Amino acid sequence: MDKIKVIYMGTPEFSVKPLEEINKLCDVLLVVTQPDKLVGRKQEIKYSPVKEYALKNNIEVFQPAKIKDDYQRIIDLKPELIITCAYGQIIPKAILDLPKYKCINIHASLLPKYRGGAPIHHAIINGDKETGVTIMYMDEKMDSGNILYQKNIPIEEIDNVGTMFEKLSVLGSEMIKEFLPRFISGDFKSIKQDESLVTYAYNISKEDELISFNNTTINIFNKIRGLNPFPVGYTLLEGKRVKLYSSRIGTLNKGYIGEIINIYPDGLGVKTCDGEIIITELQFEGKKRTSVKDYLNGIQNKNELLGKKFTE
RNA sequence: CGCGGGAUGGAGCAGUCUGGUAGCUCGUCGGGCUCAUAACCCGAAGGUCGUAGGUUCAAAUCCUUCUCCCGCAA
Repeated sequence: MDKIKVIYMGTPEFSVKPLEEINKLCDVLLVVTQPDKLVGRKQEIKYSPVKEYALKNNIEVFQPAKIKDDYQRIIDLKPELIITCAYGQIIPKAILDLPKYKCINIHASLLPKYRGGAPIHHAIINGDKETGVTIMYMDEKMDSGNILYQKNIPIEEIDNVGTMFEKLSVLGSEMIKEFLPRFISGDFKSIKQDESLVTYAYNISKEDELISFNNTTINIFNKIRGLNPFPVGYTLLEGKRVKLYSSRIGTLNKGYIGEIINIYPDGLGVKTCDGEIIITELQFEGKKRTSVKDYLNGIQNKNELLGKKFTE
């Protein structure tokens, strides 16, 4: 039996593993990904991870600035199925019904929860105990199509966005492997999403990255790991910007909110509105990311840190 | 030329302004103490001070070049 003709649309690292599986099972005619971006201080051209994979595997790449207006190439290739996964643009209605097997999407949440661009971040920031991957049909709206297949996975306390990205990416590729052959043979029924349970996970904004200590310890703990390793939350210590990478929950309860109330061998205890959060990994302006243990090694008089305050 | 910070033993830093035998905390290795230890005590190894050049009797330190790293902004 001939492999079916697929067009894959995706952009970040997360989308690469599912593409690997699809590339084994299907004939990938084309990979659609976001345009190359100039990145960093030197404004170097950076290819998306999906583009890197496509180039290595001799798959054609298409990078429309606005797929809304520029999709004739997709129509011309006559795909039998279009699969998207964190592509980053809304797919125009005109191609949704084009392929024989329609358009399906791989989304990193348990839909209808967390429709939108940052489902993994929001699941962790909200302190959820589990999340998952959903494969569903696409329709005109964002992540609102009927659900075909869904699997969940626990979020452990030690997890952050990085570890969950990895786990969910693996889960997504495993699901695709199981799903596609049966889907093509017509073995899957779709279920409508329950609109009353819909929540949204919008992309993280600059304001979201600011971590305030005027919050509960558990919320701060979840926010720090929910922004690590990207985009990383920050706060200010005496006017200097400090990125916070990881923390653990403390037990002290004294001092003013945002004040450094204790110094541990591996962390800085900071007063929150209901207790203490212990910062264990951070990064100052112009410095590299370091553990607080290393940071403290470079400080002659550690006690001078006590009483300093993190501000917003 | 978008703005700014930085490069010193394996890690994090001080020393640079006011040139003159390279230092601190930690780690590593060896020894000791201890029922025991991530704790404590003693000792050791480990650095062409990012690169290239200049000034000087003498440069981590002053001048110039280049490279790399990082924060912001895009």
